[in-house]
Amino acid sequence: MLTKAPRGTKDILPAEVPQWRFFEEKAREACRLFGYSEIRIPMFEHTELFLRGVGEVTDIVAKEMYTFTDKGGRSLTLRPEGTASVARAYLEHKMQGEAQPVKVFYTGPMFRYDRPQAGRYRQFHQFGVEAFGSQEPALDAEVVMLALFFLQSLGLDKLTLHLNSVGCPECRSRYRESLRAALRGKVKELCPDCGERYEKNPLRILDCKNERCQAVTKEAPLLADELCNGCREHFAAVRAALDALGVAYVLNPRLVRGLDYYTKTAFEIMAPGLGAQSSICGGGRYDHLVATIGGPDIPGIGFAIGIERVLLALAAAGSGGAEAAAPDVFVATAGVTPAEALPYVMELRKAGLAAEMDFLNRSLKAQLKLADKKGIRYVVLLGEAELQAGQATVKDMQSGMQEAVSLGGLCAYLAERLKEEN
RNA sequence: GUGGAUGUAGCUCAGUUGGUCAGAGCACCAGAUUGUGGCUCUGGGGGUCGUGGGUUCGAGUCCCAUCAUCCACCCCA
Repeated sequence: MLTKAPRGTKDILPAEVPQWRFFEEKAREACRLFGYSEIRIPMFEHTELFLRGVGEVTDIVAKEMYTFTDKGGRSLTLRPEGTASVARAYLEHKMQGEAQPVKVFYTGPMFRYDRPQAGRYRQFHQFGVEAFGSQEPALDAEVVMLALFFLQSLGLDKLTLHLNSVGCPECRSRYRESLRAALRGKVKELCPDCGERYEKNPLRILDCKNERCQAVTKEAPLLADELCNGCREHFAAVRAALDALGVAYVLNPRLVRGLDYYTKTAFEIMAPGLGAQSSICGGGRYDHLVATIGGPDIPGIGFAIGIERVLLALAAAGSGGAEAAAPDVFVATAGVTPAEALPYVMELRKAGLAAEMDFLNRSLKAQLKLADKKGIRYVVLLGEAELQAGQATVKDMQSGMQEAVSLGGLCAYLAERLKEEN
């Protein structure tokens, strides 16, 4: 146990960090272009925030939260998602007083007590954006575009965008009843899960994968046909905006998001190669979330992208990804101790060169092997003979050529050679 | 939370119906070249066979439990 990370968690090892940095750089760049600023929110919040914000009947809240009591007796919860926290921060810092919309993004770990599976972890990471203070359909389109623009900038194509409108509280509750009415006599034909959903959240019956359930709901009314005028117009405007941008999407009237706060626009982006976890991005509008947690009725829209899943999708797409840059120089020694070599290594570093050396008293041969394995282009050989002559031998590992350089001019010489390289 | 598969060196895997079964390749270290890498050859270190019980004269090899991973469901990123 001591030597194993807890279930559903994992180390991100040095070899994979370049890919994470690649992801984060592209995310920052996309957000800069779209005008979203970074916000850093706490890793845990008052449990109440998620109960109210995400919704008590959602699976996330009902069975997946990491909740604990701190020494002051407070009930706290490791954040299972970011939107509720950002809404809280918006309220707490009175951002309704700033120029609207307020557009922010975040990245970081989220925690859900799920059963782990490929592309699903108990501690996973999300990159998300939120925009508060506007109901403008063009903003919905911008948010969708940001997600697509970013994912494409990573090199992902073959993405599928699913789009739907889940309406507002008024038309949704009206629809909920007409759906219940339509299914009234058929509840027994549904799977056990859907039997429960019939009572608690009948909309979810629509995207049940069970074939029998799908057959039963085939003739059921669709929310898209029962939206109120406001929601219908909004949805039409969002689609028109996306059409004008030339974005391809699938209208999926059965797309129902699992969090209570969603209203109107709901969307999801899928990528191939991830098995059952094909959803890499989920988002939508949440026009009453801020009001739900006790603030003014301020609309918002956002999305969250699962970093692990995107990285898996990139690997599946054969997009090799980034590699760590090799150091510039390896200082090898012969008849000189590591302690004696270190000052010379430091000189190189002070001159801005990434310099490595051996700390295991390896033979010269082994040191060259090491330098080769690390992909280092230049080796500086410090031997007794060189030091006596006030020189070092510089070897170019690519050509095999070597040259004597005076110790005083070493940094300048190497800097020059490295500059030629690129 | 439900169902199924898997778990042998750092990695990928062999290991017959339980009796030299603790192995191979790659990786790592060293030598062949008393101060020089990438190829080749030789040698070496490393595993309580996930863990804990049980059956047996004897168990990676059978049984049970447990943990973990993977797949599907649930749900979601």
